[in-house]
Amino acid sequence: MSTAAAPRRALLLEAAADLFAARGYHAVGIDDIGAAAGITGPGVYRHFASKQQLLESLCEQAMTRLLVGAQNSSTADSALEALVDLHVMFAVGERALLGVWAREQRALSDDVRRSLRRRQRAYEQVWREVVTRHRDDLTEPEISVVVASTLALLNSTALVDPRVPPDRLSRLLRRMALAALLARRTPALRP
Amino acid sequence: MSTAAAPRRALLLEAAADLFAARGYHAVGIDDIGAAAGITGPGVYRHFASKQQLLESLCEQAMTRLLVGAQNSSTADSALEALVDLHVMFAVGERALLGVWAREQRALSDDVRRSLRRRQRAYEQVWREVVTRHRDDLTEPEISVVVASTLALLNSTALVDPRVPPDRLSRLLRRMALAALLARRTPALRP
DNA sequence: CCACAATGTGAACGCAGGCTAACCTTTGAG
DNA sequence: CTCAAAGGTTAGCCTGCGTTCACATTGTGG
Repeated sequence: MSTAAAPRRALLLEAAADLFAARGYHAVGIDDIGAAAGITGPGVYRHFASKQQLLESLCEQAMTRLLVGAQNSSTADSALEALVDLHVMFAVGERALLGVWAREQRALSDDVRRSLRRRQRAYEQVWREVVTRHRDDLTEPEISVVVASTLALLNSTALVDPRVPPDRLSRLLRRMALAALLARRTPALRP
Repeated sequence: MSTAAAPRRALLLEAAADLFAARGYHAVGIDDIGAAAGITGPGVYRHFASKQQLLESLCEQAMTRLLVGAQNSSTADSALEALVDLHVMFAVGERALLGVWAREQRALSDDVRRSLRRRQRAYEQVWREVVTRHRDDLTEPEISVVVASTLALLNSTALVDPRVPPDRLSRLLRRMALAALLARRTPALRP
């Protein structure tokens, strides 16, 4: 994997991401995180001030990478495909991290969560603007629903059978996301 | 709302569903649940043996209603639309309950969770069989991914702006889900 | 060789929170 | 009228777990 001679701090972040994604923040103990990184529980406090801060670091990291990527993509020629590809790459390449970002924000303290939510709104705002270019048939709140639901579709990878090869998975998700984003009419059934 | 002179047990289930959906199982205290239903914390134990059992009841209830509905729909003429409509109705009409079912199963004890997962697989199996009729271009594991991702799309309602009117929301979700399920080719962009 | 910073350990502290105990009222059947 | 069952309340027990503390160990610059 990605371990080898990694510095302890990185090991801890990776371990925490996996555990939080699998069991949820509250169900994971400090001892579990330490053990997964090769040390005892209290040793974690040599690298992070608290369990909360570990979650913070993960969420901030995910959010920053998504936001920066989106701002670079949004000016591209086919911005919609670029946004989808960015999020798909993240969903397939960093399942645990994206899963934590999507599902464990609730466990953060109020002020950190607020700050993160603000940046998440900025991220979704980029999506909304790009989607709006393709969907003059929708009102503003409807655009919001379409974006949120599509992101939920993509974020679901953390829950999916990990045996499906990454490139197949990416293509599938990409196609489904674009179809959901651009569905102006209910598609016809042809059984 | 739906309160009035409801029996306490039902009030408790409703309160627990709302709280679990909003904050997550572990972040909700027994006192919170009791208070939301008009009694003190320990009073809850007159109606449920434990906090766990409250979560169990909610998940079982959701699972049963989905599974029964799906088995009735699967023989219908246009079974795919029936399945989508069933899940959409649930997602829009019972946001909290579906949210708990989708996101809080992890907090259950091992054996209850196993039993629930078995029934969830049965539910998804109905979906897979119906989807397979429309998608001869996909392998079996790919069908699984398509089904799981589409369900995640529909389950996302719990996170969506509740001010969007239910019928608009339903139509949007229905269209997106069908588009995602039936997307054989990447749709063309027309900006 | 000596400080001392960095990193880890086992033991213990404190507290939140699930649950139990003891007790009180209301209600309805006999 | 009685008395048991149902359903609430307050006070308190007790376990788990995040965190802190005091103490090794190790490597490094002076």
